[in-house]
Amino acid sequence: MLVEDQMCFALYAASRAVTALYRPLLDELGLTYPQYLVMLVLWAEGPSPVKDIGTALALDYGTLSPLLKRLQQAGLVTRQRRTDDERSVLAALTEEGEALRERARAVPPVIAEAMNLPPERFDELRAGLRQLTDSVISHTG
Amino acid sequence: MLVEDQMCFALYAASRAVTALYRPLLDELGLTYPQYLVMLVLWAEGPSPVKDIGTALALDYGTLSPLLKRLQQAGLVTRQRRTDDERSVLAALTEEGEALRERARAVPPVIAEAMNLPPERFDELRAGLRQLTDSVISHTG
DNA sequence: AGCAACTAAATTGTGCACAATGTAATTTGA
DNA sequence: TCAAATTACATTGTGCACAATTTAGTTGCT
Repeated sequence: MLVEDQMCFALYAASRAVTALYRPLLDELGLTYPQYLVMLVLWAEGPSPVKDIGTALALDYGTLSPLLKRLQQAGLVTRQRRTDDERSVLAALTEEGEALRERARAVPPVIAEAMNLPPERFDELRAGLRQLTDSVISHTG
Repeated sequence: MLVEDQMCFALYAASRAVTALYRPLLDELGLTYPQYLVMLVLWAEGPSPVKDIGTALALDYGTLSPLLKRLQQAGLVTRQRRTDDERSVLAALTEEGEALRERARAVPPVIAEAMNLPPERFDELRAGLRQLTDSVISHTG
């Protein structure tokens, strides 16, 4: 296997391994990993147009529309058209969705502990991933 | 606690960005990214039991069974039960599958160029991803 | 005013990922 | 020896990702 493929596979494998690490923790919250990312956006930003959630997570409507419907079905978010621009749908947390934030605080420490990287290695890796993402996206776009 | 600051999102975003980078190149070969990974295994290892492909890529039968059927449908691989152990299915390249290897050689240089990382940063990042994957898997398993 | 261009979402279809379940073949151990 | 456990694989169902198409609403231009 060629070196370039080793990098892409390392990335692919790491991403799936980390998602698998989250899974049992998020199961207890009734969330999938992408749903957790959407909740992170809503916890941080408050009520947000679907468009903005898509920009924050680099996900399109084909992914977000059904995902938000499932979060609504679970009673965690509401979706309503803006009155000032009826093209736009505003996603907002319900009380239950807000409340879930407290239980979700238990998640990051478990993840950080399992990653088992010294802080400087952690920052270095994250910075490398950002640079890689930026290079690749600028080459694509 | 912004989403962008978290390692998990950096990993998730990088993985999707790199897959998106491969997509137009692999489209010309008639392959998806996971199919390309399976072909890399077969090009490197020759005829392989589905089990071994799964071990190499950390993918289960639920992913590999239909994926291999599609590769077979595309005329790139054959699948046949072993005579000595009929539980096992051996995946092998057709001539067309072997021939695709030559066209696939054009892919890695384009990817490497787009990643735009100096060799030592490249190696460092790959090593970091491996360590992260190992830590996380050992914590899971 | 009126029409083209643009925008935000939703929908449809394909292909992963992965859990859970089922099945047939093989190995094991009392 | 033969029932129990194990192994390799297939299938079903859920939920992403993402391309392509469609719909409804808004803005821009003349």
